[in-house]
This record gives sequence, C-alpha cells and structure tokens, in this order.
Amino acid sequence: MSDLAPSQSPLILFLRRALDRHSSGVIYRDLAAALRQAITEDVLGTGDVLPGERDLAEAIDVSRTSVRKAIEALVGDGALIRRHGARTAVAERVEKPLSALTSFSEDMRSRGLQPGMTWISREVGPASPAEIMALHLSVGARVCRLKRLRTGDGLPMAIEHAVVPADVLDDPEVVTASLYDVLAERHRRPVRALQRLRAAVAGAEDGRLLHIEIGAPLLVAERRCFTADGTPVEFTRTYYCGERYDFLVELRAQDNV
Amino acid sequence: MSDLAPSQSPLILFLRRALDRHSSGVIYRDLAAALRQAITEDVLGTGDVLPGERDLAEAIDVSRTSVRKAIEALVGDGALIRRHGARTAVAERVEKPLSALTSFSEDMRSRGLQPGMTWISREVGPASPAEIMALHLSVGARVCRLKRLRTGDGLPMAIEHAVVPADVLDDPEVVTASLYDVLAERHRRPVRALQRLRAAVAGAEDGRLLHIEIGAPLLVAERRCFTADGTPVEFTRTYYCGERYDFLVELRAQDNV
DNA sequence: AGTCCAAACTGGTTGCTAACTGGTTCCCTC
DNA sequence: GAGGGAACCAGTTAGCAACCAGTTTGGACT
Repeated sequence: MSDLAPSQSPLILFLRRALDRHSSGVIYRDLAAALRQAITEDVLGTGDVLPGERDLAEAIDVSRTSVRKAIEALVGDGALIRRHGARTAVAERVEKPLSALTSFSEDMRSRGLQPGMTWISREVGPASPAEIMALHLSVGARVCRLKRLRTGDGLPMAIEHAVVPADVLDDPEVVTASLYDVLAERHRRPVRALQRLRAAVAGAEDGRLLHIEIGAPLLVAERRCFTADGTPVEFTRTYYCGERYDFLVELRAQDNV
Repeated sequence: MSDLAPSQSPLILFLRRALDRHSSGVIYRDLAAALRQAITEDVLGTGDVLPGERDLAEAIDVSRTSVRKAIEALVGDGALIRRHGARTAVAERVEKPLSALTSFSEDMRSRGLQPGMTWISREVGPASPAEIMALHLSVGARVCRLKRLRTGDGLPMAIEHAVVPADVLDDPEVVTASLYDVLAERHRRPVRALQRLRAAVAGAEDGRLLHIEIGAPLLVAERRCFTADGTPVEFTRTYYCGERYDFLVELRAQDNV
C-alpha cells in the first residue's frame, strides 16, 4: 500500500485536474467524464478499486450525491461494478481484440484451416490518391505497402494488399508474421474497422496467384482500421477466392420500433 | 471550475460574432443558424451542455423568448435535447451501427436512392431440403417463396429470393411492399440475422434481369432471419449486381464476449 | 492455529433544503 | 407574427445528514 495522503493519490490529482480543465457546470457529468478518462488513460486499471464514495467526495470537494450520480453513469455502461458493502471497482474488460474479427490467420483457424502466407512484395513509396483519401494523409505523404498471398491448408485463399502510413511503419521488413503485433508494439492498435465488401472477377494476375481461372468470382474486402482516437492506421484490400471463401456477418435489429 | 466570466465563454463569443456577421432581421432564425454552426464547427461537441436559457439570453442580449424559439428549432431536427429541469444538451449522435438489420428499402434510402421493386414470381410449395435445413422445418412442410427484382433509382440492383415458412405466411399475395411489415403484423418480426456473403458470376437469367453481361460479378448474400425466441422466419438469397452495389460492415473490439 | 464476533468500513436509501433549469402563461410593443 | 418581459409551475441538480444493510478486518477467545 502506498502511504500517500488521500488527497495526494494519483487518481485524486487526475480527477481534480480534469475537473478544473473543462467544467460544463454540471458536476456529475464532468466527474463521470473525468472518471471515464481515468479508466481509458489507465490511471485506473481494470480491477482497481475506487476510494469510498465519502472519501472521494471529500477529496475532490463535491457532495457524495454528485459522486454517486457520476458513478451510476459509469455503472450504467458497464465500466464500473458496485457491490453493496464492498468498494466500487473498475470492471474487468474481457475485450475481444479487433484482430479476432479481422485477422486472416485467426479467421482461418476458426474455420479449422491451417493459415499460411507468402510475400508477394514489400515497399515504401508515395501514397496514391486513393490511399491519401482512405488514410487521411496529406499530399506527398509516404506509405508502406505489404502484399501477401494468404493460404488455408496450403490452398491459396486470398491476395492481401495492406497499406500503412510510413509514420506508423517505415520499414516493411519489420513485419514478419502479424501486422497487428507490429502495430500494437507501436501503440497503434486498431480498435475499429470499416469494411466494404463487393464482388469482382479475377484478372490475369489474380488468377495466376490464386490458381483460378480468369473471370472467376472474387470477393473484395476493403478495410480501413482506426485506433481509439479515430486515426486511420491501416488500409487493406483483400481479394478472396469466391469459390473457396465466404464471409459471415451477424446483424441485429435496433431497439426502437 | 474555469474562471471565465460567462460572457467570455467560447460559445458566447462565437454566437455573438455569428449574429453580428449576418443578421437576417429574424433573431431566432439567426440564432438557430448560429447554434447549428457552433455544433458543426465543434464549438459545441456532442453531449456538451448549453448555458441556461436565461443566461444565454442575457449573454447575447436577446430575450429568453427568442432563445427558446431558436432552441426549439434545433430540438425539432434532433440536434439538441431538452429535459425539463435539466440543462439543454447537444444530442449524442446515435449513428446507426452498420451491423443493424435493415430491409432492402431502408438500405437503399440510406444510400440516397429511391427503392423500387418488381415481382418475378410468388408461390407456395413444399420446402426443398436446403430450405428445410435453413428454416428448421420438418420434412414435408410448405414454404412461401417471393422472388423480386429490387431497384434503386430505377436501376436494377439485386434479385431477391425470399423464403418464409407457410405457417408464418400462407398467402404470398399479402405481401405488397415490405415483407418485414407483414412479419411484424404477425408478431414474427426478425431481430437477428446471420448473413453469409460470397462472390459469384452472373448467369443468363441474372444477366437478363439485372441488365448486366453474363460473367459479370455478383455479390451473393444468404440471410437467415430469426425472431426474438430464436425461430427462423426467413431465408433469403439476394444476388446483388457487383458493379452497382457494395456492402458495408463495421467491426469493433467488443466488450465482454 | 484456527474460529468467532464485533467494530469499522463499504454502498444503498431516505428526507430535507436551496438553487437552478426548462415549460407555460399572460401581457405588452412594434 | 416577431420580440421582449415577468411571473409562476415543475423537474433536476447539489449538498447535507442520518440511517440501513452488506463486507471486511482485526483482535479476542478457544
């Protein structure tokens, strides 16, 4: 245990600073926002315990009422967990990483196929207009391009063409297996992706690489991945062999109506 | 707390400047426009709280009546949210997640296209083995089949082949516009769907109906829809024209899976 | 060393007060 | 009809105090 006086604890200091910086005039809203920020910025880690409501109220100089309303908001969206009699704690986030949804290797494994990979090309160069658009780059920015042939149980399944801004990844040789691991190392782990699916027909090069005939159907996925702050970090076009691959999506109705 | 005098707050300064610049002579109309601009230019972020009507009125030197009329206009188109007793806040954008279950008509409208439809065939008959599997039917059960050509702005977009168990829908003539409306009337509204996407090439009939060449790429969606209790109510195969249609999916790192 | 119990926590709830906010009405001027 | 002003109603925020009901903890007892 640290022997800091309660008012000196990192959390208290963080909250006080956050409340001073932007106050909307509605205390419990601001406090809820500050707590949320403390969690996302790891001032409060998952499983950590909050000070008691009374102590917290006194430390940041608001009423217990306000502290409770703020905490209630966070409990409402599952960020905090309250237990009568025990202290309130930050919820354990069993967050399934985005890579589980977008990684080719994990996708293959979940289908019971052994993932494999062959490099087609790796290069750094100036961004094309389409890449500038997709990655929100400025004109003249450079990008890193990774082109791979993806296989499942040894059979060619897809051609993957990944583009990453050069300020995130300047050396394509760094990527040996997983692009996501490299991005995570550099603290650019994507948490959200927008994917556009369309159909196309195989051209000469596609046919040669995927061992299919020219004119065979292809499923094209264009995916843009974003970090938590909304910055695009990856733009990937994947050409799946339409005869060997399909794509599963679950849809849910909205609450209203 | 920030120590800005109320009249010095960024919002107030922004509004005063906007009102000075172009005043049409109709105060509440100008103020509404200024507020709208403040929101679009992020002077007011989503979730932010407005000053009270009285304070705002005093700060920009108009009457509370005018402030209220301006706010009412923004509340009307959903930009602001008012709660009796609590302050007025900028609406959180409830942007519809792309994983929402939508009908073809809604989908087209959200793309800014006018949905249209032509019947190809309507019939009731014994379920095929594939239909029995997909809809969890018993052997010998009957199904209702609806085959439609779907258009967007008059252009053929997709061939839709919907299959519904006959105990849900026994007369295909009942469906005039929306199949979902009919299902909702019968309390069989689907709330969840599993959709499989793959690529294919257009055959002779597809090409004729969609006005595309044979061999052109098609995006094939096989969708199974379920009601709240998990009963399958619809099995639909849709052949989208690959050149005119694409499919957007949003992926997110998910909590507590 | 282990058990047990009570004190000292914790969150949950209620009642009250005061100040503030949007909702409404009525009156007035231009 | 737009604009201003005032008064009043009803709901929310915020703070305070007291008390209830669980959990934790440590010390007394065996």
